[in-house]
Amino acid sequence: MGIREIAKEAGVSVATVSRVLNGTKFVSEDLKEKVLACIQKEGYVANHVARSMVLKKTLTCGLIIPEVSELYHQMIFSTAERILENAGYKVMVCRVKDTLASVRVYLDLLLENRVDGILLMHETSNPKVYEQLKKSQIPIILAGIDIPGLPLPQVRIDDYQASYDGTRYLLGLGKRHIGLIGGWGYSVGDKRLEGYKEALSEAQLPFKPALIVSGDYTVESGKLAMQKLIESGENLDAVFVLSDEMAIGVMRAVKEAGLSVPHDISILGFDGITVGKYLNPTLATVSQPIEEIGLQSAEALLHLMKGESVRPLTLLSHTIREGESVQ
Amino acid sequence: MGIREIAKEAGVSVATVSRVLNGTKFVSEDLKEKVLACIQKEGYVANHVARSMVLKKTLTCGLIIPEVSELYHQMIFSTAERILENAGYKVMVCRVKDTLASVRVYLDLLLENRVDGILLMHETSNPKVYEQLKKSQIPIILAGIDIPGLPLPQVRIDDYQASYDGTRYLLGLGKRHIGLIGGWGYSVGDKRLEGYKEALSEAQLPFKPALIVSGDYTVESGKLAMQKLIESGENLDAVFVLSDEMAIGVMRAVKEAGLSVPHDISILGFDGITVGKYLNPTLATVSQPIEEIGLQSAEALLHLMKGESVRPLTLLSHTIREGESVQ
DNA sequence: CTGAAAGCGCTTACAG
DNA sequence: CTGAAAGCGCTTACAG
Repeated sequence: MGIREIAKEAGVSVATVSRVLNGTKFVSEDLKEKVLACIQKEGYVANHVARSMVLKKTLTCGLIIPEVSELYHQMIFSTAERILENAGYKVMVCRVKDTLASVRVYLDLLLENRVDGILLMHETSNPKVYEQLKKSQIPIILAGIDIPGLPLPQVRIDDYQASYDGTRYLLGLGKRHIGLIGGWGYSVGDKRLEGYKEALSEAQLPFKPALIVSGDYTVESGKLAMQKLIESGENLDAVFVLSDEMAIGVMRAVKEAGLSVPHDISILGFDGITVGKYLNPTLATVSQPIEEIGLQSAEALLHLMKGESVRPLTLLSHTIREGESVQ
Repeated sequence: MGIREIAKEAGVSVATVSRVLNGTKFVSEDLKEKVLACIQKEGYVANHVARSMVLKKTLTCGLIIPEVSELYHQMIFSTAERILENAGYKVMVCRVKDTLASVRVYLDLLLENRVDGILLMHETSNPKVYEQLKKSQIPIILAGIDIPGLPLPQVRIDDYQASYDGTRYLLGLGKRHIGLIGGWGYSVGDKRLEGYKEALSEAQLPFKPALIVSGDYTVESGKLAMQKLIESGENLDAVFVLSDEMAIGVMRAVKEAGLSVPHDISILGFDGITVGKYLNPTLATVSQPIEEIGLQSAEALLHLMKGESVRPLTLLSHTIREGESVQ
């Protein structure tokens, strides 16, 4: 049941059917009606695969999203998907576990399927992938991340500054023994570590490696990291946790250790996911403009796909969201 | 840069290139090597759009997922996507806001794009959509939901029984004034309401409409519903909340009202999302085998797409997960 | 084992 | 305003 059958039944050419289907050219009312009637009657559904082939565009975007900080990424994804969809694009999702090889696999997948553009939310440290990315002419936007050395447009906050500000916020509250829980080896995490160090150093406070614990941005890893920190016996009056999801685990660990947030220890998160406002205590956090990141990165991708150029870096501003978890 | 160019460059026919690309037939070693070398050299990427057209299958599945109970649906989605992807399928995601029309729009979209199958996680009450669904021969699995009157294979729990068991659990703890927060108008919610009623009735307890408040399965709606319940001044010793996400909002509302969970009021959630275990207090809940739902529904879809038949109903079992939110 | 050719279901210059 | 025909980039009987 293709356009040909519809054409035959309506007594017109396939060109005419195509035209009424797409509104690409004027078709006289009576022919249009006949065609529409046949389409209705036969329950004809246009084949966008065939159309994509001749048009050389699929109206589909690829989204590469890591399987961590789900709540945070999910929110960017939702917003971006909405924008893209309103613009007539479908979305193909690739959720990536954190292995170097996999991003490449997904990239190949998306390329083979001729997506019109890609929203990349997952950093990779595999230089081979970079090569491929540089070569391919496909529009790509980095959302929320930075890949140093890859000249692709980015929409994100200034992670160094945000972390610096977060640390200063805790210092301003009189905290002097600030633990840090995060994940290293990615530009985002590493920048945040630097911001933390800088703020400490400015405050003439020593940087104590024992106060730095790594997690993988899951709730459970936050809990484990905090347990480690507590067991270390280090003096601690606050912990800066580089994702709200980990912070949830951190607060649980504090509770299970018989301590109280914020009485015994203040907790400052990072990201600003919705659920933070509903926790007990509510989570203070360095809040990213998550929806704005989703929106702007999707719009940038839309521009790129239209052949327009976009600024290489869109820096959005973070805020400190207060909450009961610090005092 | 198509298969034709590669063929010319390697001095073979397009058929041969296609064969080495897909391994569909034996090709002599030397030809294979030549072809592979050219592919490598030219950075050729196969065009799956063209391939889909001739094969009449896209190796793509559609996922229709509601924009509520994100944490719950997200978990089904993750699992299902992993299974599907391992089987070589791509996933096209459609997130649906709760309007009657929209499911139809997405269904059309997926049909136009010739996905090989659909995982439907969103109920609709629009009978027109049902008609279309019945007519289309495309494999569809309902994951976590029931659409009465639509003979499509389902993978889910027994919501009536689960709600009944949850209510009995609270009754067993000595609760006699059990509020209920949920969303009605969908088979899942309505069944849970029935289970609650049945358990009360068995316990010779009156059903009090004033204790029933509706929410839309978002955190915020849970909070609002609980505020309403508290303001109503009704006697209340427990609240059964029909989604963990709403329960998070509920616990917040209790806290803000100056009351304590579980001392003043016990809270029992529904779903069993991961984060519930990390809340303070940890959330007791009627736990669905979420990953199992994702896994089994994806596998069922895989079977359907292979032309095999699947059982009309796969009923998975729920459990009561204990937590500090009840006493 | 390999190739020439038809065909998948559309869109769109090009004529009329 | 409408139609005949070429072509998008593949796969796969069908011959050889």
